[in-house]
Amino acid sequence: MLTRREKENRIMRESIIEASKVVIQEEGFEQLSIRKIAKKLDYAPSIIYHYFKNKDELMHSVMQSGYQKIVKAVSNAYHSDKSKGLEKLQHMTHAYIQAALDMPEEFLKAQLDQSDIGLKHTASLFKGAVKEKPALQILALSIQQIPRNHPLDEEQLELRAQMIAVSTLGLIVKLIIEKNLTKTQKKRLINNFVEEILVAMATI
Amino acid sequence: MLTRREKENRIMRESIIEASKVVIQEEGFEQLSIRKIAKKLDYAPSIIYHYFKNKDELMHSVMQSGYQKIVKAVSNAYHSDKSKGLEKLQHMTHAYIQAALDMPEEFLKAQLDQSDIGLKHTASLFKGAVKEKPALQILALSIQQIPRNHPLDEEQLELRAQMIAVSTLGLIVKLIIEKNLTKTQKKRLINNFVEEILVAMATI
Amino acid sequence: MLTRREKENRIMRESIIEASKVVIQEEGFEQLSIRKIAKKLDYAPSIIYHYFKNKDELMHSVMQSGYQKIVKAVSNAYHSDKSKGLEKLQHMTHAYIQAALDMPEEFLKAQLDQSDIGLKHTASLFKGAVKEKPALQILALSIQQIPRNHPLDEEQLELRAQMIAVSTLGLIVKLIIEKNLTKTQKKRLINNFVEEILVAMATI
Amino acid sequence: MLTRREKENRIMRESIIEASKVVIQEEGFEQLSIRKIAKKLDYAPSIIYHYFKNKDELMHSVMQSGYQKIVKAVSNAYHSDKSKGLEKLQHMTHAYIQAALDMPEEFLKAQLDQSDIGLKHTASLFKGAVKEKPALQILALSIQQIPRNHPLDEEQLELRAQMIAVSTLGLIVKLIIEKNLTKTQKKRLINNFVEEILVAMATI
DNA sequence: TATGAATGAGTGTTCATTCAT
DNA sequence: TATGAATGAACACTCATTCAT
Repeated sequence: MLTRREKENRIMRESIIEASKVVIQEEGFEQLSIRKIAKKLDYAPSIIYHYFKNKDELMHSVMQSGYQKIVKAVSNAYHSDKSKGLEKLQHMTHAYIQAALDMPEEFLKAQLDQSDIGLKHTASLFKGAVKEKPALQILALSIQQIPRNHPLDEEQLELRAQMIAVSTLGLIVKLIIEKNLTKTQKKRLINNFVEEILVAMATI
Repeated sequence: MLTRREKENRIMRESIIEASKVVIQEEGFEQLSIRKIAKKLDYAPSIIYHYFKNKDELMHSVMQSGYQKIVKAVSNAYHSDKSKGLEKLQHMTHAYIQAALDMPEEFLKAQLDQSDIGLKHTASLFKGAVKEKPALQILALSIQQIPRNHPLDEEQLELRAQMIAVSTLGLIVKLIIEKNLTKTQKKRLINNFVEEILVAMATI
Repeated sequence: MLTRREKENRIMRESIIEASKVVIQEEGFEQLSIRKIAKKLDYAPSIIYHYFKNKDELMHSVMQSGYQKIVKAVSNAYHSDKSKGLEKLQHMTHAYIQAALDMPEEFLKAQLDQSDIGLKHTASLFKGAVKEKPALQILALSIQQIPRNHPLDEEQLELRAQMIAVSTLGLIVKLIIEKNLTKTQKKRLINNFVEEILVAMATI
Repeated sequence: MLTRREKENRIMRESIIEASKVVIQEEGFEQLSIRKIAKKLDYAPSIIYHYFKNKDELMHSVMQSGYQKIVKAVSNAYHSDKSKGLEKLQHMTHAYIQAALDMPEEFLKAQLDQSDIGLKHTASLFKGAVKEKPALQILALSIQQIPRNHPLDEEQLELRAQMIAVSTLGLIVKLIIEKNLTKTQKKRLINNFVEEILVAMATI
């Protein structure tokens, strides 16, 4: 049970996080400043220190909030999509890329954060990651469901899932960073990835 | 022929660039400042403007210096390696990954920098990039030399090179970020990428 | 109605402006800097940005504050003085010269400032200036009220007002610059200007 | 007799002064810097300190050099012009205004300089100035030569010369400061001054 | 005579943070 | 709960000047 105080407190925290995201989308992560967040909210900068110890804590909260959105998007795609096998994997990958591109700066910072706390969420290359990381597990499951001449053993399956994950991440990261690409070119790249590369990686 | 003066000038420029790299490794690209570089060198900040017009020019030089290391590594691999076709591509990719992992922070910051000046060096997904970017060109050449049932047209070739580039980048980025991975696991991942994924992407 | 906050804010703004004027008197307009103002007030430089958006806005305010003193003096003379025609113009000119000599350095710097921001206040020679510049308008009005054989058309009137303005300015400037003149000599010069030269310019 | 050394020294001094004037005309007096002068001459900044003790001495020399040009121009006009009386005064005034506008920034600084050394050249309002100041003397002479109903006594003559001098200075100063005036408007103002105002002042 | 290296003080400005109210 | 005043450190950059060579 939350007291009214605690509820209001939570609401305020969320609105600060939301304002931060707006600033990040508008000006990029490096340009984020307490002043700008406060201005966006029409508050004085100092009030933010009531809800967050300092800038670091605020930024950490912003990142967590972003990470959860992505996980939700992929998970949704997996459970709602009715296609099967390779096609399903393609749909999921599309959904993942799209979700990431919808919150580019946030995604980037979350995925590239090197702090221990950040890595707790994003680490996925260690041995046994498939069992610990829901997102990777879903990916492995999808790969497994694709018919294949020589089926993959457990270790090969994990490696394959990890490879697909890093490749997809590489594409997304570059799509975000190279912000001057035309929409057409972006689509061409994504399509080529999903239709050619992903297929090659998943079926070989 | 260089006069003594010119030599000293060059040496000073290099030492400024080196100091910049140290700051970058220690604090990240965004935290790089003229003051910090000067402090590192035990010089007054203003002297840096003797050797570089402004911060932009300095940063440009820092990046080029880092970028060239990578290019050189890949280029060396391309020209010295006596294998052919797929095997050659695999050797090159190994060399690239190795070179990147030898200067992890610098590589990361350079590749993920979103400034215009940074993008000048790293942008590679735009249409026609193969013709402008030497590294991508070498990659495309290598792909082209691999025997294939249905040869790739120019556009497909560029896309393929770009896909391999982003995938490899994705792997490297994650290998750097997830700094707690064991050496064995790193090797396993790299080998899997080069022997399975790269092969799949290059031959399909 | 002003809240206490607003009042204090205003007071601070004014004290910053006053400090600016002191710096200007001591070191000249070009030497005015945010830091010097802050030092004079025993504040940190950054606080000034609480009260003025930037240096330009501050300088604008400083100038307006000085300029208004002059305008007020002349305007007062115009409205309170009960004499008419030429005599009234003479009284006004006297008031103007006096007001200027009461704040010599400030007047000089303001009138001789070549920055765009300075010119916004002092420019008076462009065509149509009479309509835009209150002080010049009052001057033109006064001239117009002097009986004359051949009345001046609009263009001639403006030119006449401008000529009287520049001549008066020339006198004031020299009176300020030649700071070793005796009081007697100053008076003699001013009287001669107002009684002979001004009359000649206004009546011909 | 000058040694070769002294001659070369003089030449270098002059070329530094000339370069300074170019910078002043291009960017204004406040923007004058040792660096910029050196760049203009393709020399290193430090060499300037061989020929001038410091920036102040250099600036002083620049001003003096400018002042002399003006005196020469007016003096030339007086001695070469063959018209008489009012007309001659008008020609001289035109020549003076023109000479000043040909070196605007320099003129301004020289005429408005408040240093004792500057005032030695430009002071002209003290009692008896006509006898000490060649330029003022020429002016007084010209005024005297204009036919007049009630001739001016000595004191009145000096005052009249001084009044004309300050008025003309006022016009010139404003013409220089208001740098956005059109050529047409400038001409209109100058003509009005010479043809109406000057006449009024000189003949009344 | 002339250079380039170097300094230290200065510029306007932005920022995270603290604190009394 | 929320404010605005205030600070001190940092930023990139420019300048006059000195000095060893």
